Amino acid sequence: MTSRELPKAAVAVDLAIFTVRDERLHVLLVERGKEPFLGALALPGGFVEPGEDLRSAAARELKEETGLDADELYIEQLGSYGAPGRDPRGWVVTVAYVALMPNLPLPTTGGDAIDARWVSVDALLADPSSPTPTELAFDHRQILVDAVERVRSKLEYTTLATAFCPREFTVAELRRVYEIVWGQPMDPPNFHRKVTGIPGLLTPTGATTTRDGGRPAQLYRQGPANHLHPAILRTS
Amino acid sequence: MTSRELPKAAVAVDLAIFTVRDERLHVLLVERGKEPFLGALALPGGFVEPGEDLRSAAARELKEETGLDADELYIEQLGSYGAPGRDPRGWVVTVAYVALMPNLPLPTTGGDAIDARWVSVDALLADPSSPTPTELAFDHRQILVDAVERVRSKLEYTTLATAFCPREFTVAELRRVYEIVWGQPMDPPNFHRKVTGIPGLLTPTGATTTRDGGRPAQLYRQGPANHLHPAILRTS
DNA sequence: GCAAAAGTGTTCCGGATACACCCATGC
DNA sequence: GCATGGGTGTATCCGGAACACTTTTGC
Repeated sequence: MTSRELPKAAVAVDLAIFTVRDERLHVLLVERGKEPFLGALALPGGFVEPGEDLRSAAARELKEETGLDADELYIEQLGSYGAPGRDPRGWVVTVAYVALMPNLPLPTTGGDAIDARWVSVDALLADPSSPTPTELAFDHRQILVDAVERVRSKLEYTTLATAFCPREFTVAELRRVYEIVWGQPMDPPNFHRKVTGIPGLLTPTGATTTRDGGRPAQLYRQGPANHLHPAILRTS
Repeated sequence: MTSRELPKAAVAVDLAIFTVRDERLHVLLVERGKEPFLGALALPGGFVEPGEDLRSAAARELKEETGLDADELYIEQLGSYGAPGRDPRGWVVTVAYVALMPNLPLPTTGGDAIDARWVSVDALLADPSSPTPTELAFDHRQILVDAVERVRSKLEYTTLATAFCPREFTVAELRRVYEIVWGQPMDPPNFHRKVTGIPGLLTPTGATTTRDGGRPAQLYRQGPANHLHPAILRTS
């Protein structure tokens, strides 16, 4: 069998880039500038080039859409979506990636000026029977639902929550990430004891801050650990 | 943009089909009958047809290789692999799936007679510096490594271990699945108490068996639950 | 002083562990 | 009886949940 006999598909990557801002989990969406789904909101993404690794393609799209380098933030493969008819242009298989970043200004807003915006995940995924449910292009709603669940579950047993925090952060700021992503309050004293007791999660800087009011809080950086022992579990 | 302007790749599915037999975790491998990697062992798989869903393609390959229907066993997407050069025929992106099945005879051995065989995962993934490390075609060794880790971790918080068991099984047989997949012994009394206390995991049949010797053991079927509360955690 | 947020102490409880012990079969 | 594996009882330990309380700042 030679390769020219094989049926072939276009291969795309789509990115679900999350951040926490304004006390809500947000995802980065772009307004499509061309058909199909012209004008609709979509996950940023694009086609993979021949000779390009899937992850490299995701990193390239990330750079194009946000100006950020992939090695500056967390990125992982979510899964592939290839249902027939998911793209009216033909057979397109997309590989979805999840990326997490702190609440930074997006550098490209002054550069390539792609019309990318942060959208609240809660608002976006609220009941589809609402008066004006925001429609996403392609099957991006399903990808987003899967991506959100991936992020929520990964907070349980990995140090991923720190990817939402600035380089130096307090325990309370980390706690708010959990509360916002999971949509449930955490007991501050127990959370503090727990995360400061997980080896490798937090590296103390020695500095303190009062930016959140009240008694000065210790500032930490992300520690060397990638997994949580013990895990931080959702009660639900 | 029209679809004929897009660069295109062949899309394949590969299956890591696991079972537990002879006190070892085994994976189903086929001997390749054509180039590339003629004669080498590989995960069963094949190319996706246009208009075919990825999961359907995986189910079709499963049927072709084992004679089993996908709705008879557990199957889930593992991830996609698209590194340049991973297939010497050209640009091929593969979507890997993981499937789990009890230790059944493979129906096709009398039918299409594809040369599929069960291979011990431990032996296959043993140190690559061994005198005769079994080479797998393409990047199937990496896919297998990822698949094994997926299975191991999923046993912790899902009811997946029952997918390795026959339709009716004892608590001890379920325990042996955990011991074999994780490679660590479990305390029989505590394991028994734990799994019989997890709601929805086990449905008693009322029947007993002495097939494992000793006192008759209760026989169970898989219960309605998909997730374990509480989880069964590896100690390592 | 007062409010607010950080952080500590303490109690309670459920689940995990370790292991002694009993049960029901085949031989 | 004896061996074998199934299953129960029980004491202990550890981590999580709840919440009272102290600390340190801004105002």
